[in-house]
Amino acid sequence: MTGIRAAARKEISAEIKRLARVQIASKGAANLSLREIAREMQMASSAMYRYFDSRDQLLTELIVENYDNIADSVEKADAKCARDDIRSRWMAMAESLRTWALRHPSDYGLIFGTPVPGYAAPPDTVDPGRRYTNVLLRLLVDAHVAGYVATVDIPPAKGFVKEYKHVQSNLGISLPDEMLLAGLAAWAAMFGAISFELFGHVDQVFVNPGTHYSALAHMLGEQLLGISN
Amino acid sequence: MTGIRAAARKEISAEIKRLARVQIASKGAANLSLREIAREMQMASSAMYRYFDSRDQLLTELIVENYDNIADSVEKADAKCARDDIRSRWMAMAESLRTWALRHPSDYGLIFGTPVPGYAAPPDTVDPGRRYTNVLLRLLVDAHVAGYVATVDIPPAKGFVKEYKHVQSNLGISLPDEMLLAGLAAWAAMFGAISFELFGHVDQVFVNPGTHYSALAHMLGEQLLGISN
DNA sequence: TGTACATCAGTGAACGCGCGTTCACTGATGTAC
DNA sequence: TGTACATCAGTGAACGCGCGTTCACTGATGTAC
Repeated sequence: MTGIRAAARKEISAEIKRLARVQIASKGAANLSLREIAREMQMASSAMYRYFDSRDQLLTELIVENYDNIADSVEKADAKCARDDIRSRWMAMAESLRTWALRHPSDYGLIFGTPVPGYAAPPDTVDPGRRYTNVLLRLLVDAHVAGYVATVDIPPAKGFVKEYKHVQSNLGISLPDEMLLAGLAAWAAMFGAISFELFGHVDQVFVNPGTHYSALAHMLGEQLLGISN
Repeated sequence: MTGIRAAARKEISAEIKRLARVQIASKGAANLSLREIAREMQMASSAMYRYFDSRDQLLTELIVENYDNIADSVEKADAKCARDDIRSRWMAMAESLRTWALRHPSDYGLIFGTPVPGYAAPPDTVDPGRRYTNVLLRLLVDAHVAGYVATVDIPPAKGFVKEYKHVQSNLGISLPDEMLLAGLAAWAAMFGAISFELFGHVDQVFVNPGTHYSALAHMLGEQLLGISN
């Protein structure tokens, strides 16, 4: 039976991470302290090194988990809708983003706020960091295939077409420039709105930020799916 | 002559702030250290307290300066355009935001990133924090007065009209809901795009983020100023 | 099933650092008469 | 213009903390025969 140790290991790792999240929420990722976690767990500080190679590795694992959690949340919201009901899928995705962020504000901050100083995100964080964007990309592709055309203006700028060819190949998709621009704009608007709200920049502006956010999401959806053939 | 001391005071204060910015850029605001600044200036750490009451007060002054700087930059860009050339003003403002952010990435991070843990922004930071938004608000009002109508969809939601009445009174302006929604959406999209770029979330997406950003700004402007009477 | 050995969790001391802030003090600059 | 006094910049020691990481070690769990 290898179970007892393995189970204990999992439990203790989880508890370390839990306490780390509490600490990050109250004092910020930059002040995450292994010694303080150890103190709270009534263990020697050196014991932490049986579970994580270093403070940075703990941070990395938390970041990866956060990316996974937000992706799970967005995917679940999307999956609840009929595949061909693009508008509902859009709204579900938009709302799930904000809901997740409000429920886990410091987790959101850890991945979308100022990068932790001196911490270089290792390559392990890149793939999980893509998962949540794939939900949007799939939605855009489905919308395009279903005949929707985004109602936005393509700029007359020189480099634009070329740049957007790069973007498509980088993202591994093929879409009309209008749809791509509208999608990226909507993406930026939602995260911008959520960051403003979470980081306290609109406290004196909105009474119910959620009402504004829903209106924003609705508007972005209409713009994305404006014309359907 | 009271000049010598006063001049020295100004110079030394400025040098402290300069070194503080360098430190924040390399190690993050959370790790800003008065002792390290003192070391670099070859002074006793206690001497810092002749210039700033505390570490937090230094941070506050930096934040206020950043808000002032970004406001100066945006106001200057706006002022270069003919008052009635709303489209140019919009583009100038949009570009100046990103330009400032790219030139002062850590200054941007200090005000728009994750709030510094344990640091409660004092009321002094509220007014300077409003100045840069006023440039946008003035632009929206001018556009409305000039007869522009934003081409966005107002949502059918219940609370929306009421919420937007609050927003107008909070911001001290009077605008059609379409214009307000389009303006807030554009604002969120620009800061979202800039944060994504600065915080490293689109490194694998764009080749020239500036090309995308300009296209985005153009599109947002068209949406904001879509119909003119 | 029982024993010998290897693996692993956890300890506690140590290394070599760091920090913000206070306080009594010195000596130079500035001010009032 | 010269002197007496007040203001202020800067010092250095101290208080009371904090940190990540390493290392040799103990004792329990797990594994192979």
